[in-house]
Amino acid sequence: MNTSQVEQLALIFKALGDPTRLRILQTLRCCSPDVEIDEEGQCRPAGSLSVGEVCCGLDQAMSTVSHHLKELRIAGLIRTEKRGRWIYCSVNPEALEPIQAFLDGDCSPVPENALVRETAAPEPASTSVR
Amino acid sequence: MNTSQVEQLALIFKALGDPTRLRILQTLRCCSPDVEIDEEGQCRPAGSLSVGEVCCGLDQAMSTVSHHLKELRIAGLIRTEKRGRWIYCSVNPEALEPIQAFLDGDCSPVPENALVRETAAPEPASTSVR
DNA sequence: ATCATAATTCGAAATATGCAGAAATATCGT
DNA sequence: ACGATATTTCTGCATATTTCGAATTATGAT
Repeated sequence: MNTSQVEQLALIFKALGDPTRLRILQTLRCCSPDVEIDEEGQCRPAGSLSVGEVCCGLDQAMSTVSHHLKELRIAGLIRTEKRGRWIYCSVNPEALEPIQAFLDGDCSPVPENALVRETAAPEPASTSVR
Repeated sequence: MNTSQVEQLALIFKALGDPTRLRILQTLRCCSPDVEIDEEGQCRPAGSLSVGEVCCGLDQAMSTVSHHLKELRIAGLIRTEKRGRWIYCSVNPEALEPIQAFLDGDCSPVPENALVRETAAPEPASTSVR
């Protein structure tokens, strides 16, 4: 992982590193209707909730929820689509791929300037990855 | 996921949500020798690096690295073991399990007070999870 | 006992974050 | 055009975070 990849991944993790945002995501994943037309004939993207719907599942001001949704959008974790007066949010499943790659142990080129020390401390054994 | 589970997960994500900490983890995962004895006869836990070794792979003050290691330790992402003058750090693979569970879509009981609204906005279709 | 080294803790400065209320913007229905 | 509704943006404030250097603690070597 090069520097910008690390920073990109850190951004995703940071977006997930807040209980409110995590709850928003869970709400979107678990409470979104998977049909496009509800009983009032309203049309919405499949698997999405409006900002207000997300909001009423959480005890927080709408301005706060809106702020967190923006963070999630910037991190690429959700997508939004405006339909008339409502903005519908849905999870972007692709955004979780870098996390999976990280979990699966992406041990490529190694960070900045690896392990090169001039003084002190025992050198790691020569079998180390470098 | 109940409230405390969400908060626990958020803590882990928050710990991962910093480029420096991510680099530390990658250093530990990729640069730790897997043998216990190095060429100088020094003994260390398998798959570990001393704080100084971690530090010299990153352009940051040791006090900073120490601080981040503490955060990672609190989040359960790494373990540390003191041997003489050195403290050896290694990744705790179990800590990543909750993340995997999250990725695999743990859609249990749903957050706080789900989707119960009194006014406004189209109700989600009746097929929704509730 | 003294010294050098490894690491943590402390203190301070700069910056970022979470939150909510008020104002602004956009859209729909009448 | 007007009022109601959905959402964002702005503003202010309290709190948290990142970072470093200096002081401190712990250990091993001489």
